[in-house]
Amino acid sequence: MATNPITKASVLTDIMLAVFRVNGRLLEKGDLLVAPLNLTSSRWQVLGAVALAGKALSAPQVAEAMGITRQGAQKQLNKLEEEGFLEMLQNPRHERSPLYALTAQGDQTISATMSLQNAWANALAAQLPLQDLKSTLQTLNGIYEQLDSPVPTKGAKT
Amino acid sequence: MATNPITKASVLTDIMLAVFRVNGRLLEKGDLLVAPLNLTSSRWQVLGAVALAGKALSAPQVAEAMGITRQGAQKQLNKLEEEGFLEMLQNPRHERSPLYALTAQGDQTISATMSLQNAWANALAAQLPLQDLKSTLQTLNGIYEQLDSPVPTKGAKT
DNA sequence: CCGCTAGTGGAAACTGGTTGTCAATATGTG
DNA sequence: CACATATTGACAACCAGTTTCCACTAGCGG
Repeated sequence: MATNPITKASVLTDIMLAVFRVNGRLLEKGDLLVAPLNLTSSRWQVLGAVALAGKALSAPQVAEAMGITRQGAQKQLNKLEEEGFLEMLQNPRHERSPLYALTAQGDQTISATMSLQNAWANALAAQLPLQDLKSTLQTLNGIYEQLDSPVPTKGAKT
Repeated sequence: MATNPITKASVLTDIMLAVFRVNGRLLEKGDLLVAPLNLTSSRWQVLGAVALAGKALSAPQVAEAMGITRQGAQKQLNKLEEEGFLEMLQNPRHERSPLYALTAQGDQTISATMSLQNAWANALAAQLPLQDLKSTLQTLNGIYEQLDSPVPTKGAKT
């Protein structure tokens, strides 16, 4: 540590750890944010996926949109339906596979989350320069892409 | 949306989503990385905490170091001990609370993870400019701090 | 029309984390 | 020393997600 060469790898490793911490904190704060609406972060995310689609979705479509498994999405959908945020519509394409649509309560709730989220993001972003945020977003996306395709030059050489 | 004002809040929201995605991918790839060593990402993290400390730790100390709850850490410690990566030492300070130390196998395994992690980070970071990585780390840490203290105008003491 | 395959939901077991409770051990204060 | 309080481990229930298996449905090719 005395001679401290700050390598790209070491900074990236620190970024990884920072991502873990920020991720955890984000979920934690997100839970608090929507708790008054009787939601959790994950239920919020499912509801948001349906709202964003602007139409009724089947369970596999929600899973696809969220990047989780079909069964994981199904669990949340079942609960959300039970609690009145979503309603099941007959699916003309598949009789055993209903479509999930926002109820009036669901619609109202998702609107509320949006204004909460907006206020939250504004408060958080206030202290941070726009340019930093932009470049961070870009770098994170770059990292994500690298993670997606980690073997560009398998046996190939320079 | 026609006139597209890129606000700080909107960029920050995108960063949040990026953090979620990167976090997921990181865990996924991390699992793959250490699977040959009979570890998972979380077990790796626990083992790493003990290794980093350089001495035997109690369960609450591990939890503290990892930022998870005492019980969560305990679960992993029990498994790690069962599988021979850690051994329990008598704690002179507390007779019911053992200290966990790396076994030879544990030490060997954590060394292996380090070289794997290093190679991985090097490969990932190769495509990314050092300056971008540095500023991203700094911004993420800034966001983390903002998340930690969302009410800066509160206690101006200490 | 029949049968095969792909898509779909449900249930169960598992991972990794949380909270809560309880009992036992440490610690500090009178 | 004695007692109140804080740590700690064990256990159980729960949340959020995964994988796996089973059964039913849709759709396509013979």
